Amino acid sequence: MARSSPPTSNTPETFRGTSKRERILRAAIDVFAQNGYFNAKVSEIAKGAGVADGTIYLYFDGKEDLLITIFREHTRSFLQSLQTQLATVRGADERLRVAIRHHLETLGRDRSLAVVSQVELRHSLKYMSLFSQAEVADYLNMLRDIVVNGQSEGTFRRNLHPQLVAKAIFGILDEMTTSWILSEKEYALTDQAEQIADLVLTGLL
Amino acid sequence: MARSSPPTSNTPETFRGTSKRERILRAAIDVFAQNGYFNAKVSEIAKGAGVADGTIYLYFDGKEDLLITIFREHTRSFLQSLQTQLATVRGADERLRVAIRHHLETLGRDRSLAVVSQVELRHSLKYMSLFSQAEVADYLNMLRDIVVNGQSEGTFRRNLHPQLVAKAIFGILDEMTTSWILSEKEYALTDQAEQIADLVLTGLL
Amino acid sequence: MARSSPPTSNTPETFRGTSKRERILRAAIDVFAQNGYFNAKVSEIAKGAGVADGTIYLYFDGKEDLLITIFREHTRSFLQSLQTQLATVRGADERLRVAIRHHLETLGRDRSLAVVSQVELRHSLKYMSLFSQAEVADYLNMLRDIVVNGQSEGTFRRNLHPQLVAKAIFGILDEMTTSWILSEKEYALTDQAEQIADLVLTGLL
Amino acid sequence: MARSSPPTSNTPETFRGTSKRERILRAAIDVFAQNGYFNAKVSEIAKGAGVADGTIYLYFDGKEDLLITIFREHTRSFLQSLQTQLATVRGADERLRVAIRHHLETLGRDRSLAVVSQVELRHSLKYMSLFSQAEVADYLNMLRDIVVNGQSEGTFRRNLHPQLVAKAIFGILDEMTTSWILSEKEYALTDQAEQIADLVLTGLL
DNA sequence: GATGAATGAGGATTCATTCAT
DNA sequence: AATGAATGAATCCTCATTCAT
Repeated sequence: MARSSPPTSNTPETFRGTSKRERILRAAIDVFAQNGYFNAKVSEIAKGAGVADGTIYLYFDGKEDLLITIFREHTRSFLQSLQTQLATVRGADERLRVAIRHHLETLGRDRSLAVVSQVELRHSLKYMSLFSQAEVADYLNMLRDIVVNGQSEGTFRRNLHPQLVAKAIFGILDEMTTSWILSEKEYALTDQAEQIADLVLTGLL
Repeated sequence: MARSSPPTSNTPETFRGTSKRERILRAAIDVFAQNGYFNAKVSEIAKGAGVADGTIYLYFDGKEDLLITIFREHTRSFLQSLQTQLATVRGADERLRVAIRHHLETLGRDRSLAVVSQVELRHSLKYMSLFSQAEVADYLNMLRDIVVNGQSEGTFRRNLHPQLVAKAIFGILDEMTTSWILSEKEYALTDQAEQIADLVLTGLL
Repeated sequence: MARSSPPTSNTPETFRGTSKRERILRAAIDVFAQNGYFNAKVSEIAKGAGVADGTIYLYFDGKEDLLITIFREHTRSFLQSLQTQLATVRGADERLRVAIRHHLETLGRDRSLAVVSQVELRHSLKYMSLFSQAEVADYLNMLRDIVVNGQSEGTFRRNLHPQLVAKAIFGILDEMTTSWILSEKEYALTDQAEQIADLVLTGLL
Repeated sequence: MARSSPPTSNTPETFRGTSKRERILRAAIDVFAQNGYFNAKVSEIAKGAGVADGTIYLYFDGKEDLLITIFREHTRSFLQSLQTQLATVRGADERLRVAIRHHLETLGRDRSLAVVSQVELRHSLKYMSLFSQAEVADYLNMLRDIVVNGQSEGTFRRNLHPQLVAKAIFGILDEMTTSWILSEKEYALTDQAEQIADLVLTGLL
């Protein structure tokens, strides 16, 4: 059932330089962000991608598969680039700053994607479970590892539960992103990276 | 249009000791939590409340009104009890602890309600905007005021933006709640209150 | 089943001087005329009559019975007054003028009633059959008798089928009434009586 | 919004030699005539047309659009054929006979269509207004013009208001048609054409 | 007689998905 | 591979009617 991969085609269909599959995913992100997953019509996505309704089913298993694929692919690429960036940095506190910045930069770059990520992917318990068990867990583990390492190397206090700290950081970043999406003011999400890192590292006192 | 009030009736209908209106709301919370808002059937809610389908429309304007009402009433009561509790406490750090504890206790008490709050109420941008502008904004303001006061009285550092700190705290609590809902392990949400307060107040370093 | 008669009551309930039964019928005429039979709500009629919804069912068998009763009672009274008027007149042509005038006067006096008569009573074949077999048939017979008498007494030509002439006259009056209802101009329906009589009696040539 | 046109298809779908659109309209006429507009179920129409329920919505905007389309298309074609026939005839009286015959022939040919035309299209003031302002007005104008011409050429008396005569003729034809629909006897509607023309032209005297 | 809260049957419409071309 | 016409399941809500008070 779960397909989410292109039909064998070496004819790189182009439409502003992207493959049909890409165009469909992009259109899905935009339509989901615009109308919400449940109110999004497959035919709208097809129109946005410049393909026939039926064509979507050659590349994806259906509406739900679109949402899952969007999530999977973006999270995967997010985690990879995060890993790459972390590999170049020493020191738990600096690594934390990098992670924070990376989160805000990535989501702050594409509002529609952020909307899908912050809103649409969370429309049901089923979805949240699904995601929190896989990719999100990986992300939380990466954050937790930073904390664990910080504690080992003596940079961070040892009396905080690393898993809890990881969730806390994720929660902060998540809320900042959601708040940014909902804000009527235009501002760069990344600008908050330093204050957040400062708060997490030093605390209020 | 928005009704959300009972037909004039002073016959306190009972069914496990609650009015029809209460029973409908309770059933709605459970069904929304179980199936998600979009997949919840009004007829299921009616069955759960032990009333006819049409009866729901005597008390509410429709499915959407149920969701909105659940949110409104619970947030209102949440904010009131928070205010009451804060009134008895001096010291910004202690007030913060109270707020954190109150948040976790309230949501940790009723899993279905927490699911509705964490998941169903966020199923679309429209909803999130709606809510974040009203009651949620009030809540954030209360948190922010604690920070502002803490800074005035010298308890808290002055180089953190209070609004950002408020959002960060909300984000942490929010994530803890969501994580608790999704967890397969059984644990008391409140147990995390101290660690969270500790992190926020003292930081990682 | 078919009730359409008041519950035994000698307490002449008053509301602007009319009995509950009258008020309900009047409200029904107005609401039917305003919204059409199918879109008319029984609760609207009740409100218009100043009674509770359920009260209507003490006097009538239901929504349909209201419509039927309106028709029956008004047609009956119409036919009676027509008979009374005809009794005083001699000469087929003069009797015809009287009938024409009476039709236009009666309907031209109460627009809501006219709307119910011209529009709502004709919303289905079933209704039209029902009515055309009873009261409407009586009316057509009265018109036909005028023609027959006119032919017997030598006033009218004999080579026209009386039944057809009766229907034709009815058709003309009916169309004039409908046209009057739909007209945006304000004019007295009765004003057309002479022209109509002239046309029917003398013809176009 | 108002669609009433086929999805682009040049595959002339056949089912007893007619397109889907035609079959739907035909089924609608029959079902409306059988049960009345309000009691007609869209699913019945679909079944009658041999298509799925949803297919109707590819060709029409809904139940109401079906009724309107039936009216529009049949009236249009009626008016065109009338015009064609009138073009070949001289003399106001003869033209009038042609119009009368055409009206009765057209409706007398298809009982279901006549039922829809005489009954269902008149189920509410709104509809009657709608129709009486457009196509019906055109028809009345054609009849009026015949009268006006007859008066100009000296064939018809000048002391009758042409508009009133037009309405009267329409009323007669309308009533004859309704009466024919409701009649339990089988007879050809057209057979009454001569008597009607005779009455209108010569009058009763 | 009067009330009006409660009932629950009933149906138009949408839209994800299929499949013949 | 691509199309898009066709499908038909699925559900919210209305409102005539009932009946306990």
